[in-house]
Amino acid sequence: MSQAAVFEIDETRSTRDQILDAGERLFAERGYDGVSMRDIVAETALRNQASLYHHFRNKRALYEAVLKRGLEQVLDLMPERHARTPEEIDANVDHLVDYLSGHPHLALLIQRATLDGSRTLRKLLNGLLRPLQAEGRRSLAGLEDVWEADEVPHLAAGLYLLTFGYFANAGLLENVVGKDPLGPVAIARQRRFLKTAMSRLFAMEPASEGGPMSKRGGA
Amino acid sequence: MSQAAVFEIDETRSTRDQILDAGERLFAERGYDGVSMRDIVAETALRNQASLYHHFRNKRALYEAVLKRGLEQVLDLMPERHARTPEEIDANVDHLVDYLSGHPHLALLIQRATLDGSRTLRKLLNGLLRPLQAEGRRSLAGLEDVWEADEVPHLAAGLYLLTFGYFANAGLLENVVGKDPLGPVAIARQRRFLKTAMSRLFAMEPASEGGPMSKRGGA
Amino acid sequence: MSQAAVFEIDETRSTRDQILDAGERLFAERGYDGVSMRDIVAETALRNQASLYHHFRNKRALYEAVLKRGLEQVLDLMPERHARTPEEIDANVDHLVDYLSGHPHLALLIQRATLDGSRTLRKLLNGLLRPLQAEGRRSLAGLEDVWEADEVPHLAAGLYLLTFGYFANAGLLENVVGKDPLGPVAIARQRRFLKTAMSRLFAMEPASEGGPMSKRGGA
Amino acid sequence: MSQAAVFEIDETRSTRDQILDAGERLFAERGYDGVSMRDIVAETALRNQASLYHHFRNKRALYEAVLKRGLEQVLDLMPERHARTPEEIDANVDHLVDYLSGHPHLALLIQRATLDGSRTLRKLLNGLLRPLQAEGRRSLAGLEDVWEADEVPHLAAGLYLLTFGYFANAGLLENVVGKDPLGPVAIARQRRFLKTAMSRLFAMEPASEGGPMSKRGGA
DNA sequence: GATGAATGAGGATTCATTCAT
DNA sequence: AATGAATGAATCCTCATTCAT
Repeated sequence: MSQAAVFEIDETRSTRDQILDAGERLFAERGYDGVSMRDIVAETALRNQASLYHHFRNKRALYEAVLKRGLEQVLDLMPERHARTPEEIDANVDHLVDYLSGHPHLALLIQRATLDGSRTLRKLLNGLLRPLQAEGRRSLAGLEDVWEADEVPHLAAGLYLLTFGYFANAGLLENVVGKDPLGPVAIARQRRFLKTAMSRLFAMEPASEGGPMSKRGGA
Repeated sequence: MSQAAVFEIDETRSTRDQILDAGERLFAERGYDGVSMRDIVAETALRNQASLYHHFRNKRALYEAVLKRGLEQVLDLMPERHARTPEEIDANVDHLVDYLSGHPHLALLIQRATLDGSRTLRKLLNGLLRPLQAEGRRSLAGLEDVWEADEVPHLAAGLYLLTFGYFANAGLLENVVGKDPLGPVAIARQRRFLKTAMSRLFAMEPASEGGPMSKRGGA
Repeated sequence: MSQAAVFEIDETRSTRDQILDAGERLFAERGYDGVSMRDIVAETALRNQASLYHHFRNKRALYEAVLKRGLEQVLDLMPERHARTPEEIDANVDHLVDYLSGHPHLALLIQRATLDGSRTLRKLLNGLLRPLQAEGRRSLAGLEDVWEADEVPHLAAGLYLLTFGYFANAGLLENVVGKDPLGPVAIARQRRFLKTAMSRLFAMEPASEGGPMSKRGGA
Repeated sequence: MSQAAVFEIDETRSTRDQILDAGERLFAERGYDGVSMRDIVAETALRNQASLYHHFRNKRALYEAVLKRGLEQVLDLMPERHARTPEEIDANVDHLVDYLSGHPHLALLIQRATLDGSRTLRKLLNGLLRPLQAEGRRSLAGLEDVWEADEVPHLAAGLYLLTFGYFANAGLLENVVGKDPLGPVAIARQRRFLKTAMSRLFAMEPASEGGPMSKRGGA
């Protein structure tokens, strides 16, 4: 999609990392069942499938290592606390969009794992969510006069979908959003859209940013 | 995931429909590469893989027929014109949520096709989008003082993600949203969330619906 | 090879003949195992494989009917008695070459059956050979001072190979004999070659035919 | 046909050679489409079809390797220069007949490839023929007062048919030539026949060889 | 006669994995 | 740590044939 079909194998990376890199790219593009061990070896300096098994117990273990590495990147991305000002929202959005547009496989990989109901994903997410949830209840507290308490998880899911969904679905969005949804122009638009959308969902005034500000601001 | 593993084969349906039904369920659950022709036959009154090929040229053709049928259901679901009042928004949301929660494979199937960059999906969507876009530009006209013109496609994508994404990702949302994201309680909450979210994104007052109304309505 | 890949189905012929025609062409080109019932139906006005079984018990029976029909044509071709004069040789050669070049499948079909050790071929040939052999021994009698008696069957085989082999191997002979081994020029040359070769093998003076006659006639 | 159905697997040969040997035998006997990968494995020390693919990319590649190896043997067989004396003819005939009767698959394999219009065969033959043709034109020069120049390729084809055809068609010749066309008696007769035939076609006196010499030598 | 549908067996090929070197 | 070879199970699909209409 947004990746050149032919790419260089970076032989300076450790074999293990080469495998993980290849796996990330391929699993993201084609899903677990769409990738064979042979495919992975082919994008590696290795010449034999048997060699893979020196680094990972089996295909599943390799996949989960890929997924784990991907999720850890994403978790590091998460804002530590709920944004309270428009400027904080914008900063969070910028951070996420910057990273995801620079790592186009990531959103895909995770989206696929989600659809597959990956246990790994769930476990990893649980470990991640439990602390977040405690903090989350507090941090989303500022929203109490905007959202009902029981809607907050749905809002959280919605924010995730809005942010990651754009990148995961970039392939299709060509038709909707214009030529290259991962090109700088479309990314800038999406960034703008996200900021406005979030400020609306949080019922804040958006941080001024050049747009026809006067128009903004609700009914 | 959300389907019982054991289910009845409805022998009253035409063979072709039995195949399409089985395909829809399986492709949605496991993706194209995760489903074998054997799997599909097994959920059919047929006793032999060869029989499949009497109805569909090959696996791909079967998949595309499944996808086409699924997409046509979704297209019929689409509101004919842009909602102009909070009541219209709510009606649209109800319509979508009713249908999707009653057809849990649908969102998954389409989401998977999206990730795979399915040509079929793209073609079908193009045929669908072209008329919608003309109408869309007009119908979204009321939004001109809420969103910039070039943001409108991103908004459209966002609305799609919010609506379909919930169902497509239901498997994962267990962790976030509570025990059964497709149970009536969670669905009702999601419905409420969507209505509020949309009215906010469209910068309208939400239709009154029993919620703590006074709280709602901007910073 | 020398047949257009696309050809018309002659719907005026009886269904049975259509099948035999298609079978002859296909079995000649690809051999028994290389042709499927489906292939045959496709070159017929029929639309269903099941229909074939109304005309022939099974694939083998169809093949043998094709082979039988082909062999009967060939048998009719055989000179009734051994040529005794150069003119008779030439007439026999002309007759054979005329027919075979007009029916390019025939030699191929029979050659294939030979290689397969077809029982049918053998049976048919036996029925054919027994009378011929009696007559043959007499008719070849004139050769007694040219060939040993026990060599005569080898000579007969050789004559068959020279005559039919050219047509059966036409595909390859392109490389040896020039552009189109079944075109009029090459056929004329082959005709000339055969006449000379036979007269030499029978140790006769060739019938004069324009060639640099004076040269001819042995060491 | 001419091979015992049960035979020993020579486990001392390399796996690759075992496969090639089995392929040669089977492809010669039944043709490309008549042989399955399973059949080939069965005549090998291998226990699994998958193992074949470690040695050959696919069935076609295996077949072509078999054919190539076979053709190379045949090419090595070809006399280096045109025979100029009866003794040379006889030596060439003996050489060919010795080899072909010792390798009964070879003629069959090549004959089948010819009928199939095998590209591989054509390519290999081209590479082989080009040098031969240059040399050929010179070496056949002695024939100039026996054959017209444009007949020489047809003569060459004819000699090939006479020589190889006997072995390729051995199965059928039972009916014509006597019980076992590959047995020593019939082979000796064919050898004698070929020598005489060739000397006649080349318009030479045959080398004396015990036959009723006085009889020989033209009308 | 002709056809659509069904079927068991078998076609080539690929899968993830293991083992000896 | 890496590789070539091997393997059982599974992949998609085609085969010839049959049966009810």
